[in-house]
Amino acid sequence: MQTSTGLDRRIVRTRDAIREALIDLMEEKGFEAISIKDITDRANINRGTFYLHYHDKFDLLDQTETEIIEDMKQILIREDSLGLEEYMISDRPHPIIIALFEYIQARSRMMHAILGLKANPNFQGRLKKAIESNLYFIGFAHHKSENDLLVPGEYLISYVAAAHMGVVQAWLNNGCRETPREMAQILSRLSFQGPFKAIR
Amino acid sequence: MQTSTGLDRRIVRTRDAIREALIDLMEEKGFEAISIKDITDRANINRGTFYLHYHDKFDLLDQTETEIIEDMKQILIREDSLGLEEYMISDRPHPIIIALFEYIQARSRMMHAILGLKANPNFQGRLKKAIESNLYFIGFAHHKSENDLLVPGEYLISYVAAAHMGVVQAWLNNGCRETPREMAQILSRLSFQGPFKAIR
DNA sequence: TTTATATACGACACTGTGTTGATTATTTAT
DNA sequence: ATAAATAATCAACACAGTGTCGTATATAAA
Repeated sequence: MQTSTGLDRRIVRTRDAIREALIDLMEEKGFEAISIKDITDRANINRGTFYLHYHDKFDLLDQTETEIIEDMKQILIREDSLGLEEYMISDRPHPIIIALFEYIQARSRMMHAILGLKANPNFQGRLKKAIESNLYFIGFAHHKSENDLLVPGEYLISYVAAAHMGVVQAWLNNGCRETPREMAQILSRLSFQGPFKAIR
Repeated sequence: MQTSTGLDRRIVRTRDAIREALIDLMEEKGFEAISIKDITDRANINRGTFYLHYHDKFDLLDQTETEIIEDMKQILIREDSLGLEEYMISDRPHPIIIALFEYIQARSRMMHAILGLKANPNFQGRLKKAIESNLYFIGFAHHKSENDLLVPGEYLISYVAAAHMGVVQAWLNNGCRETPREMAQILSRLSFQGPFKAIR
């Protein structure tokens, strides 16, 4: 029956190999150009074996993405957040943002493949949604009525969510040269003080 | 006799039909799921005819994207721009931004298809690059040395470019309810005053 | 009209897909 | 160590989509 770890080791090995192959190939030729045979050749498994684990390549990508999103949600919960005003006044970056950058750095190859120009835009949309709902959660434009806002809350949220994702993408493209703390610092300053204020 | 366009009318009709079909299908099932037969069925042309105009569906998308990018560059040139400081002080949106929103609205179906979640991420990257190089051009983080900046100029640019694209996407998802001027106003406030300042 | 050429049509070889049944290899549990 | 369970392999299948022909037809431009 099942072992204490839950999964047959053959399954773990195969899925790991498939995932690694997917990352490689996404960086090389982009998701759309990948065939199942590409994946199974690279992973050194039989083509039919792929279908024992995933319905098609979209299913594979989807499961991979879901795991990442879930990981990130865990980070948001673990670091018991908030204290937004403190961090707004001080020039210190928020620990949650640091933790997220650390997570991204630890899986930078995967994140670059999945967020980059050759990726499937699906994940970008899912991640942006996750960021947006978190911004709502911490009350970013929530407890204020629309009248108190200089712009519609909806666009405020979209602006910040997209901006943060853009900075993450730029960081990944640069090979993650800055530390997670430095990146969190950069994001904090840009959002708290405003991009144009960041010039002088 | 009317050769002002230089193109046989059959060619124009066919390419228009192909392009319309592409937009329809991208909204329906996403670029990746589209087959040539899907396009030619929808466009009511023979499948072979497609290959008289485009090498494959990527070529079709690429040409379409290029035209849009070129159009936008023309707008950036036409409106002889700048006067950045004026608009920074006053609460008036910049005419270039208004013109760009007007262009997007006039082709909202196409833009939504090409910028949306089911699109190919390629265009998003190209447009972001165009925005970035324009930000460099207007001296957004250019004539200042890195020491004068609160954050690396590179990330400042990425932040603003991605943020603006995110707002455009949100606007398209909402069906372009706000006017181009209103949207330009929103973007100006968010970038000049900073997203967090936009709360109170 | 005449001429040029864009499009339609059917056929071709080719690649990739998703599935199946039988066989082999490996892991887990006893 | 051994038996039972099951994951992986392999070959084969029908099917869909691709890109490219040659030839015939339709339509635009002169």
